[in-house]
Amino acid sequence: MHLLLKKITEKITINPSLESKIQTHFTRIDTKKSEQLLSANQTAKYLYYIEKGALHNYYYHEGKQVSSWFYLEDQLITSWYSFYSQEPSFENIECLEDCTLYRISYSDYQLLIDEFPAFGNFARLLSEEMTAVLDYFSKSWSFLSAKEKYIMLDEYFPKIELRVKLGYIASFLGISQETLSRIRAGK
Amino acid sequence: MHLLLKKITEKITINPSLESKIQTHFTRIDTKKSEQLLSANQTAKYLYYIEKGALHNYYYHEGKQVSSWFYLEDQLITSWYSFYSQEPSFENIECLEDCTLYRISYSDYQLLIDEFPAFGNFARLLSEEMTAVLDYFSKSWSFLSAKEKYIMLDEYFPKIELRVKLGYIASFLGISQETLSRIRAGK
DNA sequence: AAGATCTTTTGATCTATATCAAAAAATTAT
DNA sequence: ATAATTTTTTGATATAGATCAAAAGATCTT
Repeated sequence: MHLLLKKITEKITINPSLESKIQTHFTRIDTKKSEQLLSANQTAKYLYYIEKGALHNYYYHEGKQVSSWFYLEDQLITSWYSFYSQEPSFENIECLEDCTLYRISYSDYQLLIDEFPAFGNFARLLSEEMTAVLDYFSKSWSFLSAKEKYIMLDEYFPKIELRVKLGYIASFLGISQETLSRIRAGK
Repeated sequence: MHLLLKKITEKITINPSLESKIQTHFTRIDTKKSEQLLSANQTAKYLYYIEKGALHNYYYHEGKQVSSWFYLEDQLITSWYSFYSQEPSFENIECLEDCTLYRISYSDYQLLIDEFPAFGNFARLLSEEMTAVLDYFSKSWSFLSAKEKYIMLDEYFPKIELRVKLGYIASFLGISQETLSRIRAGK
């Protein structure tokens, strides 16, 4: 919980009353590798803070799993489209390792926003940051070759190759597993 | 100005005092086709509301212009990455037609957010909507063929083919102009 | 209206990466 | 440890879409 509070105070100042409400509304959950936190067609009910572990969201394309993003320690994860719009998600959220998470429900999130302008600012800054990341990412990656994408990977997800299997990374990069294998072999 | 106020009241309730501040801080500008509102390496100072006209943001890749998004009537446009982070932009903003715009500066935007919680909510909902659009878009487009992308275009930018030249659309879709020409000819 | 310039189309060829198939290596279970 | 399963690598072949070049069609300019 301490790390989550620290994460929030990077963006806003928290008074004691808000701090205690955050402690009430975020609840800790411990998960095992390959546990699924959200399935496609469900509406994302929770926003999660990752204290420990790694997760990804993925969807199916022609029967195959495609990783759409990886999330590591000290990050917030949900299906952004679904959480913000409260429409059914097109993607799944899955733990890639055993995780320690803190989650808040959509309704409690709205409650904190209504009650604490500072928390509203946190929520705004969080989605502004997400917009900026997605904006920058989608534009800077679209013209890269398979090899260039692989080289860029570490800037977004440090050491991810050591934590998740090749097929997930290849699907994230939008290339086949065989091509990624050949790139790694330097061919 | 009436249409801008209507746009904002889709998301929040405006009291008279906020209304008058919005009228003060958004200023009308009329631009000509091919006028440039932002250049790469500048930091985005303004957020624009489009009352009339069409714009795009674009960047250069290997010497060629690449459109990264199109914006039409009743939408808000800026370089999201740059406006939110106040870091230099990697893209340009250009008018594709003569436009009627209303713009607010970054500092006035922050001022309205600080002074009016309702406006803070507007700003939050706007970036949540941008996050949702970018999230959904980047995932749903990445595995489409050139032809499928062209078919999807109209859902995002109705009738855009009638308003901007082929090369811009091809660059947005990430395909060559020749390929798009062949797709249109049904080959 | 004629010429100049810009935009789109068509044809021929090339290439990065996909796909299919099978071997090798690594991991997990008994 | 050995077998079973999963993951990664390697080889051979196919293909969507790129690139290059030039013709055709539009749109501006004087």
